[in-house]
Amino acid sequence: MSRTTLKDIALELNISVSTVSKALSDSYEISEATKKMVQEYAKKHNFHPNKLARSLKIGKSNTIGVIVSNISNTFVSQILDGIQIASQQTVYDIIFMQSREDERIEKNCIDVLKMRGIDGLMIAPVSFDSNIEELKALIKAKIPVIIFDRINHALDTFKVGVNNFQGAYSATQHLIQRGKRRILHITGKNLGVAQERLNGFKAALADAAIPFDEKHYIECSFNNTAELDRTIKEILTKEYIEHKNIDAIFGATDVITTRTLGILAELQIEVPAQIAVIGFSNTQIAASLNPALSTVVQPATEIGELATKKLIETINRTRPVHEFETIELPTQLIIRKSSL
Amino acid sequence: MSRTTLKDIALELNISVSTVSKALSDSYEISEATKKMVQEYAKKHNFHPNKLARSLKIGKSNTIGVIVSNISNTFVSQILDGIQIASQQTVYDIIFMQSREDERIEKNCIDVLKMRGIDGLMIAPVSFDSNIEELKALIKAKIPVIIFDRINHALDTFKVGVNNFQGAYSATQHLIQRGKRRILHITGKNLGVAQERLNGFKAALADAAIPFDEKHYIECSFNNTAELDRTIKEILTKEYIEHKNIDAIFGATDVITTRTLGILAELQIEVPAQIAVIGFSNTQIAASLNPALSTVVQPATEIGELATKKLIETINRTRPVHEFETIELPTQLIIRKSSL
DNA sequence: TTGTATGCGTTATCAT
DNA sequence: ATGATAACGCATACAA
Repeated sequence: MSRTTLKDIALELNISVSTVSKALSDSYEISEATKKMVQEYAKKHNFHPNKLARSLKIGKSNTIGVIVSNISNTFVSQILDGIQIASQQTVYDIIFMQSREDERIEKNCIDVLKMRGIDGLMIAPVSFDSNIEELKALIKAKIPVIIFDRINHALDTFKVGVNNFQGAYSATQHLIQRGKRRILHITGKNLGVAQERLNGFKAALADAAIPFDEKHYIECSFNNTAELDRTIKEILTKEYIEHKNIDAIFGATDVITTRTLGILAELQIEVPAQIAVIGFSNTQIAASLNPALSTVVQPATEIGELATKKLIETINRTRPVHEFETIELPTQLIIRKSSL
Repeated sequence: MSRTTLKDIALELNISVSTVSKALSDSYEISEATKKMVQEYAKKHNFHPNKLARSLKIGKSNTIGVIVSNISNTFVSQILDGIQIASQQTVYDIIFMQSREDERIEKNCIDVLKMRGIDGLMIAPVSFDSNIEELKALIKAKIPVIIFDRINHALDTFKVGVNNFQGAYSATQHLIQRGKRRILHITGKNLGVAQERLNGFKAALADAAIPFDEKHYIECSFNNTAELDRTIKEILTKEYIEHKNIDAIFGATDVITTRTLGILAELQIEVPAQIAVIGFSNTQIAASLNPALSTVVQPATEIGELATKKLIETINRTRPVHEFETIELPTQLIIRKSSL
């Protein structure tokens, strides 16, 4: 047995398809008696309108596309949570796709979503200008696009993310206040947010009259765990074990910071006694680490919710928008044992 | 400007819609010259067929629905990764939804997916009989359903998960081999896989002639972190600090085990010197914990890939299947410092 | 080799 | 208050 359609109901009740359709949408044209009959029959037979046909007809899919780099990242999945929470209050439902940090896959995601007739797109782009032409084309085709998280993207549109400068600044400032002056900043290669975090790091040093030392800044490829581990071990061995030239570490991402903690434990370097650690991180495990990890927490759920609201607002606007806003939410500094 | 359609192309090139359609699908009926012309035009104008219209016409959406409890769980997101990897080799694309451990939301997910005309469904059900009638109805409507992870569900269909008994058995056995005899098993309330893990735990004890002690078994509500923390603290205080009646802990889930480690650190109980710890866990952070956490790892990606392959196989089968298989993949025991 | 006509399930316009 | 008809974009049986 296949799925129930309007036609099935019409045939069964000896009325026309259009009457059924109108009855189900509670039209004023239909008598109460007919409405009741149809609605009851539909409920009883577990009728659900075919969204494909409906969308095709009305030229609107009530669907929002979301493209993220990778779901299996705590921060990302928290954002998705926020997106779902926000969309649940609306008629829209969500299709997610993963770009896996690859521009070509990202392009494919955009194409698939276009074919599905999404009414709007939310994207955390792979790089600062990835697929910019495709995104422009979408906007031109009246499909609004919102950028979230990676808000350094070149497209001129609504953007929602965090204030990376401020987050990095306050983390660094905290370490300085704890008396640290030889702070190592470990960040990711090709990480969109890296520049702003580095700027915040440098600004905090400058404000404390601590000169910035090239030796205290290192970029790692953070997709490749083995390489990441090797790079971190190398610099710790050289700069700490040989030269005692590090008294604190500020990690730029979740992965970097937690790996750093693991490696410090392996090298039997005591945290925070020998080296204090703080990182950008959204993992709920931070509090379970030993020592509990101090972190800069990003309001991930809020980013998702806000971006969704903005997008739906834009979709529902009758006239196109030409002035866009970039919202940078504040981060929160949570001090735990690793930096005390 | 709206999206390009077959009609637009036909009008522009002064040929019929069906010629365009056939040319784009590389039909043998169409001359090479026309094909070339049409395909080039389509590429140049960035034409993408409307998936809604196409699905409506051919009665097949090339879409698979996936329902999980919650994406922001490492294990779940790894499964989703596997699903995506497997689907990328095929024409199918994926729509995920979250049930958030709520049967009513789960029902809604099923409805939405039905409306979208999915060709098949993969689900990790909320409980052992949740929405079983809806799932049966789907199968009756020739939409195959595959259960993954929570394979204790009552529906008679293909199931892919892990061998929880064996995983728990080998974790417990390992602790016993390390000389532990007062092993506390902490598990989750309403956790589908809990029973099998408890059975494995008991069997390993029995095989070592260690009597099972009710005091060494505790269920926690693992959605509520505060309550979880309190429960764990309570039992540790009573059974360990007061009675020294624990020398190892076997945690049944990711959250439980990592929280337990955090609490042990807080209570200044040394791991593994005073209490050894091992857990079911898929977090990549396990190795970064201090001490590095021994874990039973579930082949999450493989579960996703296998379930997807099985589903697509079932979709493509011409005749309905009536004999179903439950695949229980083996888990892997990774010993790290926390249990040595 | 190309074109015409029809229908997928819906909604909407226009009769009746 | 109800029904007949057209159209959304596509694929396909059939006609030319």
